[in-house]
Amino acid sequence: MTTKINSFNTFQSQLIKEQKENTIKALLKKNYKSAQADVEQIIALDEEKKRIQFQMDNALAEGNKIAKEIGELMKSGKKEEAEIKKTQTTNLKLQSKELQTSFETLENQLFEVLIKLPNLPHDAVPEGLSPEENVVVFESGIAPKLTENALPHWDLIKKYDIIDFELGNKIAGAGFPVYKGKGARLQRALINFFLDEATKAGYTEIQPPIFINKESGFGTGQLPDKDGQMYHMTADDLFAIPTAEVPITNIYRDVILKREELPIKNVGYTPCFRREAGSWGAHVRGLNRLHQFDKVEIVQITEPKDAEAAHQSMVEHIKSLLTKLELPYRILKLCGGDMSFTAALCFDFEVYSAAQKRWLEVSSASTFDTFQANRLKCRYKGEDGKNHLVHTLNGSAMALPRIVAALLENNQTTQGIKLPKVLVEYTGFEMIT
RNA sequence: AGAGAGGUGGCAGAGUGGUCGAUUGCGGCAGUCUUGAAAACUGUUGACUGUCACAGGUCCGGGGGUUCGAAUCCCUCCCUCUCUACCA
Repeated sequence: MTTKINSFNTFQSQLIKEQKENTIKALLKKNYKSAQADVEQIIALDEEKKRIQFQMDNALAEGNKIAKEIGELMKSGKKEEAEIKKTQTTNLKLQSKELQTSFETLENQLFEVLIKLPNLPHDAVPEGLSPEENVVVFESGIAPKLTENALPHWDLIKKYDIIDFELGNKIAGAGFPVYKGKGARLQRALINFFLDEATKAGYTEIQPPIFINKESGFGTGQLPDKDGQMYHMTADDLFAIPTAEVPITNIYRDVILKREELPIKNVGYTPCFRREAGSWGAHVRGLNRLHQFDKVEIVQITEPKDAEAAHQSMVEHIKSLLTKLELPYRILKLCGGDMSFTAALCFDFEVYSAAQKRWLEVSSASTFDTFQANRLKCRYKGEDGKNHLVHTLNGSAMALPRIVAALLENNQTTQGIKLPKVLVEYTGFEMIT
């Protein structure tokens, strides 16, 4: 881990040093309060680290030189001279050991500060601290007019007996629903539909592990930031994934890609697990928030110059899915304060769930610039023959539960729930009755 | 889970205390030859750090130790393979 921390430190501090004022401004935009102080500290620590490193390297170089000389003396049989040389090293060893200790201390201190910094938002990211300040950039579809006795999805699932929360509660706990009959079939249909659409769009299907180790959690930025949000299996020190982004992106941890391999486009279906500690209340009834849910995730890895276009193509892909599902939706550009720790620019997709009369987030498509790549140490060999960090991106395409909620609520009729055409070939039925 | 073997550069595979960051082969890149390709031949080819650039430093699964000096010896953790046991 030493060299890993080291290069992480170097890259980050260099960037911060070169763009000091911009960095502070960007951090503040993301509501990172101690931006000024932290940036100052990083620069100071980095300089001190370099100073110590210079001394340490010199001491080590001297030691290497003497060791080499001793070797030569031994070879030529000059034992006594060699013995004398040996005594010269005692002090040097102490010295370099001390320097190494302070070097490592500095390195760790620097790491501790750097690791707390969120990704820097793009210029295009709106200022703002709360969800109210997100900007609606696109709207599509019209909310259906429901009859007065229209039911929210948590009643519909009982009426048609397709999702059972009590049963899940018995087996696991709250937030672990059991899907039954046509409910289960609908899940499978949606997963297959989403996977097929992504495949058609050029994504390669991946089935990753759904448990990850610490290194992977660090690589995509869930650790140490979101420690408490993941289920942790202490016996084996593994975490249940909160999203397929983690294992699928970590495929490329410690990898140097060839330019021809880019862009990489992967898609994977996995269940996702989130503890959602302390975030329960009336607004998260039914399928609105769960501990376990299904999601199909798309991930791209690109050269920096292609990232923006890739981001746009992901947005278009997600739009097409919602259109095919005939759901009214809108796209929000998240403001600095509402973006995740790791994102540089993020669009949220929300569908309108007509009985709840609420917008529900069903997808978010983010670009991370080099933030994840730096942690992952994922690089590519550029035209200049040098290694550069890649850009990573991902988006949900899509998360199922809220899609299901909206489908159920918006499409309820007196005869039952009528599914959108595109799903019929996957479900084998048109109506949930 | 028990027993054994092993983890070295993109891959294969040497090296068991001293100019080893590492022989060699394959692959990759550049060139010669060729109408072109193949073959053959020649050269080149790890990462991180550091510097204006050199120099220098670190890395042979991770961590620690012995030594003037470790890929090589010791301790420890992790992982892989084979056999046995168990089992979707």
